[in-house]
Amino acid sequence: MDKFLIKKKRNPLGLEEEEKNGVEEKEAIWKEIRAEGLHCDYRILFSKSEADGILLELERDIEYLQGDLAKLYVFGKWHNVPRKQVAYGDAGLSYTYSGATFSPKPWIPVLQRVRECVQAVTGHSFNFVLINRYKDGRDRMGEHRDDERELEPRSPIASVSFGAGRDFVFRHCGSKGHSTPSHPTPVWLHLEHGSLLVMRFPTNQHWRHGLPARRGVTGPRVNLTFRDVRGSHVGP
DNA sequence: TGGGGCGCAGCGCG
DNA sequence: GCGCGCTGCGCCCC
Repeated sequence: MDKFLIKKKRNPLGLEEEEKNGVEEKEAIWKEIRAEGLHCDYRILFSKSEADGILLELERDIEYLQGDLAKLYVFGKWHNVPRKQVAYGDAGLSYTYSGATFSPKPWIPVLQRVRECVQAVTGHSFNFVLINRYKDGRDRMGEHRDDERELEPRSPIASVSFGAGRDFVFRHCGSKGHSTPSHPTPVWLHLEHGSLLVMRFPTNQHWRHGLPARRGVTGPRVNLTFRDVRGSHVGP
């Protein structure tokens, strides 16, 4: 499935005019992001007006976790996460990290629509979406790897962004603490309003990713990361 | 013009 | 997947 995509290079300036609904495979404009063990693809998925509309719906309809459910256990301490989070997905699934377990809320129309677009352009199915809302440039996410034990083996993760553009970094796991010339340098991206980033196997095995603070960013960003979570225990 | 101060950002650590 | 502290750098102002 990793070879599903038809990749075409084009002038990004013509993108909004050429794409009617953002899901035409033949119109796809993918930017390939490659390094040692890093395999990602990036594109604009929604035009500005489409993305504006989706962001409004997300801001209106998404209900984020509050109180203890929004805390995280890291290095022996509980912290409030520096952003808002919630998960939606198929009934019976769950996803855990750093002491926080996400039981998904049922799908709502706006998330179903975005999921269908993502599935159409990637050729992969997703049963779960983790939503992070960064109210401004002070909200952030530290660098981490996603726990692939809870994901379908070798399945990609699709990250869709709405609102303020933010920098995003991949850093090779071996590059912390014991940097040597052989360790790959960090890979920086800018995730734009209406964009899709597909993180493919084996990226998550050797690279951490994070969203650093950016003081100059004043607007909110809502990010949807679609995953295929293992559901072997699902059922009545 | 340049030096110092300040704020932001990168990175290591627990 | 956090927060803190150290450090370096770039920008701004006098």
